[in-house]
Amino acid sequence: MKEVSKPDSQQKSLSGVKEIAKRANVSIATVDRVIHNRSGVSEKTKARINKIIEELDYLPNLMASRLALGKVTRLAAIIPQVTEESEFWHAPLNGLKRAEKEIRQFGVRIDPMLFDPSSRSSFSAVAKAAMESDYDGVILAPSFVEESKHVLEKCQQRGIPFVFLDSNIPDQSNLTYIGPPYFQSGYVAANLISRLLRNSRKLLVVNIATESDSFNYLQIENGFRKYFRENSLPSEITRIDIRDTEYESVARYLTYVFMFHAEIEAVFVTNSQVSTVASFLYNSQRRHVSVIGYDYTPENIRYLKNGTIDFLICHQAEDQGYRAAMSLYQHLVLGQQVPKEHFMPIDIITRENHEYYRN
Amino acid sequence: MKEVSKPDSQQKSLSGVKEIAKRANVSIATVDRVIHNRSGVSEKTKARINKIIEELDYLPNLMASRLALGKVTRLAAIIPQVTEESEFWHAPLNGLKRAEKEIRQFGVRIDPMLFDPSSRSSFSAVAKAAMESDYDGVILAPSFVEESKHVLEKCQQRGIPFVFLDSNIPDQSNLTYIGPPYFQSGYVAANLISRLLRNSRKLLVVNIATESDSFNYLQIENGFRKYFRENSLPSEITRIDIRDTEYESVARYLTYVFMFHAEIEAVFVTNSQVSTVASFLYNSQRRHVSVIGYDYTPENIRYLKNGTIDFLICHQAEDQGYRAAMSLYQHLVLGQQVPKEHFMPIDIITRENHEYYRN
DNA sequence: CTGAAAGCGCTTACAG
DNA sequence: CTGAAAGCGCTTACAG
Repeated sequence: MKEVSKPDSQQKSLSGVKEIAKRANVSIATVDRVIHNRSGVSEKTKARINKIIEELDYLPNLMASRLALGKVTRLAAIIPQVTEESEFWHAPLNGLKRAEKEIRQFGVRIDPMLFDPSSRSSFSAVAKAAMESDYDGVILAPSFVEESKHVLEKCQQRGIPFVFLDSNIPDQSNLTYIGPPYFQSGYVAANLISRLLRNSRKLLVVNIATESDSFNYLQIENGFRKYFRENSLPSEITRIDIRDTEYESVARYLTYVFMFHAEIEAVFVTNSQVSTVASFLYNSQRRHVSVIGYDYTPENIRYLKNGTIDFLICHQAEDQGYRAAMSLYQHLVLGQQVPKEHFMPIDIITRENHEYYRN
Repeated sequence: MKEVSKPDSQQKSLSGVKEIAKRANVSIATVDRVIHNRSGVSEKTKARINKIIEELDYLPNLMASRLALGKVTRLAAIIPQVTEESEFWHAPLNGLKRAEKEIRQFGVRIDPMLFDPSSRSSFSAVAKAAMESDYDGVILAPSFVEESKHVLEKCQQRGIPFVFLDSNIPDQSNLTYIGPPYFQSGYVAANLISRLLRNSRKLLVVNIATESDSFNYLQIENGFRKYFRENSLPSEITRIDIRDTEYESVARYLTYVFMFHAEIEAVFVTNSQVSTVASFLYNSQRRHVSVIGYDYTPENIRYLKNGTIDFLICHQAEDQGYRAAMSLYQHLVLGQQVPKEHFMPIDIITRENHEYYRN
């Protein structure tokens, strides 16, 4: 297998393409063609070159490649804007920015395109704008399912890869899903809440959301119920839906519920709106009621710190944004394989450990 | 402020150094000298160039720079080898490998240099070897304090930056510390265990370790005790030290302890040896005793799954290795500022959420 | 104190 | 189907 090296003026092993070119007795242009599977190379030389690439275990120098290409890869991130009720999205946006900082040296740019999460039409408008601007990759929080499918069809047609962030639409040809394992997350919530039940074993599940379609909370609730079923825990679960995030509305609903179910010991809020519920309980002197909810938002942390909220479950929101961007980078720039789903861990945050949590 | 652009043949804005050179009426070599603060430039032109750099908000192209330099940056990672009793180190090693994969395209290489964590002399030998090989940066798990100080003195003399991994030595001129906030971690452990106490409120703290100096467990215990003090919880804390990690020895000790303290309700093991204790409790049919300990090792997960261990506290061991390497990369290659300490989050792992944990 | 020129490894018109 | 040459932005001897 050892080859006899021709007496060369320079013993120094040439680098990548040059070395390959020399060994194959072709020019580096031809080598380049083979490496990138471009047409215009005879099968014979192609095979020869590929064999040498194998032998040399050649990996192209990414820096040199990007430098020569001088190409800019543009990613659109279609996610909710940060408002009082969507504080959650602060973190993924930061993650996207962190990713951009890291990969902009490779010519990757990320444009956040923010929509109003309580408005279907706003989503459509933003998505349309994104499609018109011809991005190389798309990151999408598919809050509105039908509207999302529209966008994604276009992406598919044009061969633009897209990734789902924080919420999934099954059976789409997305590059990957970056987000929580919602079902199991609800299961964890149930386990935590069951640790807090004492006497009546009555608990309340609250879903607070406006317009979005996102069925995350359904999965959460399924996981939640599964836990109680599996462990055959004698508990009474009341469940309410509130289609309004305003404090006044929520308080009205809850007052009503507690009127009829005064013995409720614990409340599970299926999303980041938990601070509104905590606020109600705090204001109405119901300090004995345990509370579990989602996400590391300033308001939630406030009520975690003052003891109203017992546990927050978090899914590393910042990292979700970061990884969504990095997945596209891996795919588009590095040409690497990306796993079809990347589930975030289910983190349990308490008053004691929240200080060191990196959301 | 607007400058009148001279009528140029090419309107195209030149890139980085060239553009600066043109504006300053010097060659790019001079610009390069200024950028890197190398000597041999008159104060006058230096000032002129610096001003232009400011104006242009110039950031050097890292890819081009590394490509031209062709330099390899070598990092030594002096950490414990992975044995049955130091399974923990599997994860940081993986993190180091992940980091290398990411930054080897910038010419960074990482050599793991593994020592036997139960042997002071092994540590010394490995550290010595590392010093002889003249690395550009050092990652160190300072299991043995005095011996570590030796190494670090040499690093300082030669201006080689070093970072502490998983355990800290205060007052050293380390670039950064990557590891858990041990004190607060003990505090969290106390909170968790207090949730598990029922009647006797007697609990046992066990430290199992062989030769290493690492005083992590002292901090952990301090945090642990602080919690009980602060919350004035009426509890009886027994504490034992076992200087041997073998199952037989541990079992002997524990048998003895439980003889005199049969009412112990919960055990807190201050490190990853918790599976040994869990094994003892499991084997001796003490399934009612709650157990808390550290780290996501296969053995620990086994006992978490079968319900013997109630909580594992983990500090993202894989990420610790990754971040240690990335800190040196940021410092040596990117010339960026690195925070003096990077504390890992205190993660609470249960039977319900362990499956999605990324250690 | 300063500059012209070659080179890092890859890519891309362009010419054949 | 193939190659020579220029260029990406930065660095580095070398010469002055």
